[in-house]
Amino acid sequence: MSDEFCSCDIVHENVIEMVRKKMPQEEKLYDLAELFKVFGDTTRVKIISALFEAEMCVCDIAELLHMTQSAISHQLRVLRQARLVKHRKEGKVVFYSLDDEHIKTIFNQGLEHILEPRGFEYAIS
Amino acid sequence: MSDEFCSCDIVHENVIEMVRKKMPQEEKLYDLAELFKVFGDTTRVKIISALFEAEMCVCDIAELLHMTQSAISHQLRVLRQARLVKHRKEGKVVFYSLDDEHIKTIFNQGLEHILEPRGFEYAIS
DNA sequence: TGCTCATATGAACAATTGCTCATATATTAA
DNA sequence: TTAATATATGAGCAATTGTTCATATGAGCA
Repeated sequence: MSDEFCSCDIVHENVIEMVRKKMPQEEKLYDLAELFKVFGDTTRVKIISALFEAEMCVCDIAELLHMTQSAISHQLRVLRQARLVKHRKEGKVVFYSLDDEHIKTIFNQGLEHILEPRGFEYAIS
Repeated sequence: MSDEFCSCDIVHENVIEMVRKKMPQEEKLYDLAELFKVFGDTTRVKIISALFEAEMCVCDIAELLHMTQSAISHQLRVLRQARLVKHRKEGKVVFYSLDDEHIKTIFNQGLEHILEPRGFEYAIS
């Protein structure tokens, strides 16, 4: 109980210790959150969703999403840094495509969660 | 080409149209981003990761993560609203546990992406 | 009833983020 | 080289977000 992070008395020490031992390293969980943060933006989700269908150049994506070339370019940078997309240069044009097999699974599972029938018990009892 | 969202001339109309037809509805992509936004925070990732191992009360989670009861409670609310955790009341104590089969798959795929060997081509060409 | 404990929640503040605007870089063509 | 085009990028700003602090709710107990 040592340090006081909680005003409560009922701390199940055994559970806490067991969980602490089994949990992944802090660094990995941080990286995982960073990855999901990349997926957590509508524009980036749309870009990824588009690249599932075809390789596209920056200009095409901008036109498709009715957004600025600059805005798209900035977001593509984020996706590149997360190693989620790769690029191919052809003259002045840069074509982007997906660079990871896991994205599809993650997206599909996410969509399945969304499509699940909603219960009626939202609030806490 | 109609509206100008991009200063470029080289727009591959056929690709854009094909992709536009195949992409999921805008609303679903929005919801998907909202879901990933929930995963995109270290504290919430840690909470979920802990709940993979055992059902826990608010106080235990706070102690485990060395964080305030208030901070944990706020984040649990976000997880509840996303229908990712469920709760069970036992007297004054509220126990939380995971409420979705897809989370595990999403997490595992995310971890696999992170563990992939990194290439050395970060910057653009 | 009144007290205590476990949890929930509202307000406020600092930090982060996505877009815009202006500009830089790189490639092709004249 | 100069001009034009496709993309990248830095600064700045508005909007969002996670935490803290104070307080509310609600259940068990004296």
